[in-house]
Amino acid sequence: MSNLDAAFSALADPTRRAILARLALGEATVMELVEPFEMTQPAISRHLKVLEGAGLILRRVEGTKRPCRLAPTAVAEIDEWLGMLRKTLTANYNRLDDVLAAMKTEE
Amino acid sequence: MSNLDAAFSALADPTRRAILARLALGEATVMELVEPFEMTQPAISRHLKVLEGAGLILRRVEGTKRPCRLAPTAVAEIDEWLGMLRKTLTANYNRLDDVLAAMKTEE
DNA sequence: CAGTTATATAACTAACTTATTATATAACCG
DNA sequence: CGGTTATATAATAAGTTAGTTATATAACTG
Repeated sequence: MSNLDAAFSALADPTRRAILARLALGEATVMELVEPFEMTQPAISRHLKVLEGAGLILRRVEGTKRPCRLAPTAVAEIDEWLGMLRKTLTANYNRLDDVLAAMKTEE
Repeated sequence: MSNLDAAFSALADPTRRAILARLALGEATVMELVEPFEMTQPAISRHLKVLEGAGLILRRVEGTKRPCRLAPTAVAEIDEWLGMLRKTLTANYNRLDDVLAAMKTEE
């Protein structure tokens, strides 16, 4: 599975996006991440594994705890790929602008 | 399923990303999209349905053909969500810069 | 109109995902 | 040391996905 596969597929799950949103506020342990969800600890542990595998989060070992935080390079690769689409879409918008401009001129 | 669920989950498949990349070059019919892949036409038709459902592509009817193109608003919503992470990650980078700066001062 | 082309849909299968419960491991606390 | 806390792993059930083949539909073409 490519990194992009893993990253996009990790982001496809709302629980995982919520975890990332929580981590955007700062580091959190597994139990801290379990708390806000109506879901068991093993389920969250698995989501964390998926996020880690996708390179979206990092974990430290701190005694019996495993605090998680966002991976600094997380968004870069995704952005790079989206940039390819963005470029075209912007071009399309511009073309649309041209059309609209032409219509205005014709008025 | 939220739009973001659908969008990210559509992007998680490499065939679908390849289709989007192809459409970034311009409109294409279903058979034109089938051609470069080692996959049957029904399989591609399904991928197109997923992409359409996620709001990533649009289709016209043109006689017996159904040309596809990128949806202009495709990337916007995704970007909006990623922006949330980007913000934090930038902040983290800045904090790292601070640390590095501090280390340098101590030398 | 008959045949062909473009596309969609259905039925099915294999593989993967997500959640659960039960259990293991390992560090911490008194 | 013994109990508790934090986390991971395994087994399993349910649901979803992605592909296949076979077939339907509908528009073009001679």
